[in-house]
Amino acid sequence: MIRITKQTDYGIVLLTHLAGAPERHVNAPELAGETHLPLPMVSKILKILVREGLLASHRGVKGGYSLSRPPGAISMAEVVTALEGPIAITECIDDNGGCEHSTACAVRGRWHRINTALREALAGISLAEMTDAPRPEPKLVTLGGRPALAITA
Amino acid sequence: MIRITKQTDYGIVLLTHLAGAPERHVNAPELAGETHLPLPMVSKILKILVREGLLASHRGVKGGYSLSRPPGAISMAEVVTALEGPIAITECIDDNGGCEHSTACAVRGRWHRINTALREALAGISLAEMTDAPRPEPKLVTLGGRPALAITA
DNA sequence: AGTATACAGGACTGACACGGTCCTGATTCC
DNA sequence: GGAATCAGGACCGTGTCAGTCCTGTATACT
Ligand code: FES
Ligand code: FES
Repeated sequence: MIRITKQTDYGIVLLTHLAGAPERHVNAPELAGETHLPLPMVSKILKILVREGLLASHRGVKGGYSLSRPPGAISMAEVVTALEGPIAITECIDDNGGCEHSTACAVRGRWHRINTALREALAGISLAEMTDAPRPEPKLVTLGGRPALAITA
Repeated sequence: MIRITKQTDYGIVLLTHLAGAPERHVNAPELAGETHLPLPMVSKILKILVREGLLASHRGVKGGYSLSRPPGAISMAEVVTALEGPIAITECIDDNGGCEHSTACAVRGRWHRINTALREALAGISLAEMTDAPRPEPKLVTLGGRPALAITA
């Protein structure tokens, strides 16, 4: 199914929620309550996001978390990378020789086209864009038509 | 890591291999040998691809598999869909109400932007493009630059 | 100073999907 | 008729993921 993990899913929900009211310190239980996500999971994810530099934390009483940067300056690619590691749909990251089949593989090196396509897709969406909900969903289902994507390489 | 399953990985290798010499009937053991993949897995995957209409099979002695269409007319999106089901990076396919958190979820409906971006990326690459290796890899690593992807909706 | 609050960083566990194997039919060519 | 080959399952071990919990450390308030 090419799924992201629930960690990442939750992480994005949390970040999106925080993006709605930046400059506000929120603690873990509060955040869990507002997003209806299990507290331990929320806590775990927040710690990761702090370590990866996407969130700033403040300890002690009245402590909490807040975005380390404005929502517009955080891309989905960063978020996913922080929570899942390098963005690559296949085993063979890049065109290095880390793959066991490398010598005999027909698609060797071809894959990163798809990988970069995905990377760029994620890099093109900022956290802010996940929050603002002005447009009323202009019927965007267009699968099957000519792809609007120009893969440079 | 946002990985595709090995099934799909193998499947693409197999299809790519077949695309190299279309109009040729190849049987499973032969194909497994040429791609250096485990035979039972190859067999399993080939069956799926036949059922999904991407391959044509021919039984009996001198039987085998061949592409059902020219390589240029098969997109990666089809292949992945055949082997993994609907292409969606998240649980909540489309904007239906199939999600448990739907009512309280901040990113509700936002996700399919990313989903469609991925879909279009995969739809834009044909099987033929995975095979022909004329260009010598024009240094395509450009992550970090302005995304070249225009998400229409 | 002392205490309550909240983050930091792990270790730990059950459930489940995935990778891989194998067996029993159906179909075609020689 | 017999051999080769595909068709369609059932089956199982393993690894990863979702989720929990425990111990330590830093901060604010009294
Ligand atoms: S499977 Fe790794 S190089 Fe092809
Ligand atoms: S998690 Fe399903 S709608 Fe948001």
